[in-house]
Amino acid sequence: MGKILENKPACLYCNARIHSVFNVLDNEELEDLNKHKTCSSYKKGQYVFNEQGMPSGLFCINTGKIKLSTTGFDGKEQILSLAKEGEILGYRALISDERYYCSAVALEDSSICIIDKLYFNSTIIKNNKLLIEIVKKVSGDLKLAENHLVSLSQKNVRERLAEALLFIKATYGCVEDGATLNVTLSREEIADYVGTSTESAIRLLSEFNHDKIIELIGKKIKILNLQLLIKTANLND
Amino acid sequence: MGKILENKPACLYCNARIHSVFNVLDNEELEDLNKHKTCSSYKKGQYVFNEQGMPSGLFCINTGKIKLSTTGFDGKEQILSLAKEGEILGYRALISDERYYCSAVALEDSSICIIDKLYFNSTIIKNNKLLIEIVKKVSGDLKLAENHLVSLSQKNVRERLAEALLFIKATYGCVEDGATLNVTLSREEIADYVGTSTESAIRLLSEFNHDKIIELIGKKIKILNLQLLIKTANLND
DNA sequence: TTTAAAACATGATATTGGGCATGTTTAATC
DNA sequence: GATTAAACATGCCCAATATCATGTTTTAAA
Repeated sequence: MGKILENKPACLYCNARIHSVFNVLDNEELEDLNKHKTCSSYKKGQYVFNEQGMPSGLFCINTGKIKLSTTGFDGKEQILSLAKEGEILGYRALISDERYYCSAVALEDSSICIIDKLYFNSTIIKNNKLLIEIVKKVSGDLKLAENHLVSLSQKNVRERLAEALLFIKATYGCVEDGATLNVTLSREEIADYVGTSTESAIRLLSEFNHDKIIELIGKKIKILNLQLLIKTANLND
Repeated sequence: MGKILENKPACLYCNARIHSVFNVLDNEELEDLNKHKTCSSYKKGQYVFNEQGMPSGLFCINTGKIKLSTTGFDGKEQILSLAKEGEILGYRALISDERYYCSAVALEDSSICIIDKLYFNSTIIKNNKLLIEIVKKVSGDLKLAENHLVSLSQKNVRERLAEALLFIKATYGCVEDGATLNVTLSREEIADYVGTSTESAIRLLSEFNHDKIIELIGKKIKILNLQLLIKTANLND
């Protein structure tokens, strides 16, 4: 469990809201939403929820970065998706009243709002505009999953790794230099997204480094040649 | 385009409805839905819609079987999902007003209802109960896609092929003998779901045949030893 | 019925990438 | 600061599987 914050951020003034499903709510609805939530902080590495658990509420990332993963076969982890500020988590399990479909772990210290389950089931679910946004959100997630699936099925590890770096850049962006990825992931985590062994991920990152496609600065990854990275990823659309 | 049927089946008396999202509608709503649809027949191999196209309506399978696939890299096909009677198709593109996310092709002669786009956007989308069913439907599809993704990422071809046969059985069931899969897929189509080469799919199906796990009767596949097939698939949940 | 074209089958070969081993660097803990 | 553990790095080997080649069977078309 995260540590509950005394001064929770107000939905009405939340910066993350603009890119979230809650952007369709009016001020009155936002005030109401605000009344039915708490906000907790999570340390890097901490679980927000676990795929064994039943949903207790709707999570919405206020600040921070979360990885969504599932435990596959022989306990091997598969990273399914990366989430950022404004994104809602755990809504599928909540709506279907099932166990979480995956686990959510903080990639850095994060603060996350938890919207009351009863409020969700009695009010949010009745709001048509919001529900349409949720359908769009799931649809988008499904499209991403399908793209990921096709890559895993048809591309080699080198292409998938390049694609993963582009995905990370697209999700979390870069720091001020406009080239260094704005997140710290271990080689193992990258491998768990790419669907390869940690050794292969390390090996290929080294190769990209030698080929001047990227520069490895400790755990930070700087994209030196974006065009070449895109070419290496062999994207077709 | 499919051939429009003169006597379209009535939603109110549709057998497929029980397992569809439309089961939450009352009789009046069903009558209304019925007024805003047409029904067309599609021959085996015919496209229902193509991933290049913009959505013209909401498809709902009345009878028949449909494969949902996407063209990956170097034109290689990836089968994403298999759909049966009662399932709706093309709803994501419709809601997000984007091109279809995948292509739909008839696996056998099928009849499919097409619900008017305007009616969908003006009426269906306003029906909260129905919208919740749609969220559940997308969530379920996403869960299936994620499971498929993890298998592609972590399992070997033999395990994935066994899993594919179990998936086909779970989707379309068996004929009267309770063992022969109730659909005809080419080896290439199976390979395109499993994410392997056609040769490997053929080879492994032959192996399963020799090992008495299945029996190959022309294009029909009969499951002889379900327990062994489940074991071969190496399922963990 | 003949012919052509798919689909299926199987062997031989090449390649990718996983797994192991071993060493080095970085980070965490006392 | 010393000690330990985790993460990173790289070489070697081998199994899994893709690709190529060739032949057979089935299906579709003329």
